[in-house]
Amino acid sequence: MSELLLKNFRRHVVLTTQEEELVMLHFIPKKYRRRQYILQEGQMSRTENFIVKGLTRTYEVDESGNEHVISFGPEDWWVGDLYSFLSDSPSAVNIDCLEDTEVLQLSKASQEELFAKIPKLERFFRILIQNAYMSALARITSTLKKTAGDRYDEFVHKYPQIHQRIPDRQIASYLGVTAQSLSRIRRRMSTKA
Amino acid sequence: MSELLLKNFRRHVVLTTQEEELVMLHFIPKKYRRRQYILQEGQMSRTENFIVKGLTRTYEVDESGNEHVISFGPEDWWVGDLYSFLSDSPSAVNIDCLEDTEVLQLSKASQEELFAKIPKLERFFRILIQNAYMSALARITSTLKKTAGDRYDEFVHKYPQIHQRIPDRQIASYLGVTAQSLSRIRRRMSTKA
DNA sequence: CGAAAATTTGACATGACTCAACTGGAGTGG
DNA sequence: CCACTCCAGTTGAGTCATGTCAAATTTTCG
Repeated sequence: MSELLLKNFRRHVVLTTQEEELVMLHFIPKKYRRRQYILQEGQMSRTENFIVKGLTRTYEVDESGNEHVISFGPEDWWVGDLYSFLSDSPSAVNIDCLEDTEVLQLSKASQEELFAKIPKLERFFRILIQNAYMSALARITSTLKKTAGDRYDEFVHKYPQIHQRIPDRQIASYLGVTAQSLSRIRRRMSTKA
Repeated sequence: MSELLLKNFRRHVVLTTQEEELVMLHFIPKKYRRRQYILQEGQMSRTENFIVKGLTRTYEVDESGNEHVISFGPEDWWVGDLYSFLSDSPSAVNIDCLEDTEVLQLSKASQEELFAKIPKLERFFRILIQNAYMSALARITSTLKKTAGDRYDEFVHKYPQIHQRIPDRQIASYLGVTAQSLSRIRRRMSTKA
């Protein structure tokens, strides 16, 4: 369980055994069922959430009521609404579970306490945001440069294990096209490629 | 000149006069002409660039040779290719100037020296990236939720001073549509709104 | 001024969306 | 085991928006 989280930390920072124990004390394990919300629009995002098991989906709803998937969160990923978390303002996003999901939650107070006691953790979270930022930029340029079909391919090859667990309609939403369009795109690609 | 940079720092961090002087010593002023490149695809991005005056444009070129604008950089903004800067790999982006532009450049070595001498600067750059990340996320959701016309409106209202200085064809590229489409969108909007 | 770039417009093809119906599989309850 | 429902996925037909190619016009820049 918690070993996965420690491994995640060790990617960017070296912690002593005592420090690791202190870190773990601040994370609260929580279980969610398939279809259950971790965060709903209008709520405050008061925790950073590390996914131990399962799969989440972060999405927003537009004026017409259509859902738009912002990201997926499989095991070993961090999910949450950073904007709401940092600014203490109500979130505009929903996070729900595509599978039964287990998370480890870190509250803001805990995070600040950990920063005070183990300063190198600030570095860890900085790198986390840095990587998230570069992913976001890569997604923007991918949207500008590539067709929906190419981006579907990209998604499948980038997350080979995960895409099988996500219904195509959710991937379509993530790519910014309708499920019907993606279905037709897939058919065209399977005949040509 | 440098006062603008200090003001930029003061938004997120408090520096003593001595610290401010030390910081300024590490920034190298540089001037570029309109149409001149600050960074070209394939080069290493070895500096963080603070724009003192002028306007830059960061873009990538796809396989068909089409340019796709990733971002604009007016006065008081930071531009560069973070990925190349951090990973010491050749950049995929081009940065050129839409106007004669003056920048203050911070090399990686200088940045690290400053981090060592003034640790709170790490905090400053973390916040910079945090904000950039949230902007990138906002752009992604905007692309998913809104039409090109709405995003044009959004752009114009978000950057009222700047959009007048940017040719519409560049804004079209930033929005992910052709210049012709944006022209038609604008016409439709001016008659309806 | 003269050249280059930006914008607009037209005509046409293409691609995506919408609405709707149908298929097939997973899960449920009798 | 079967009938039923629910949901994801597919397919069809029609509509609309956008891209492409091309040309005319206006603006900007050297």
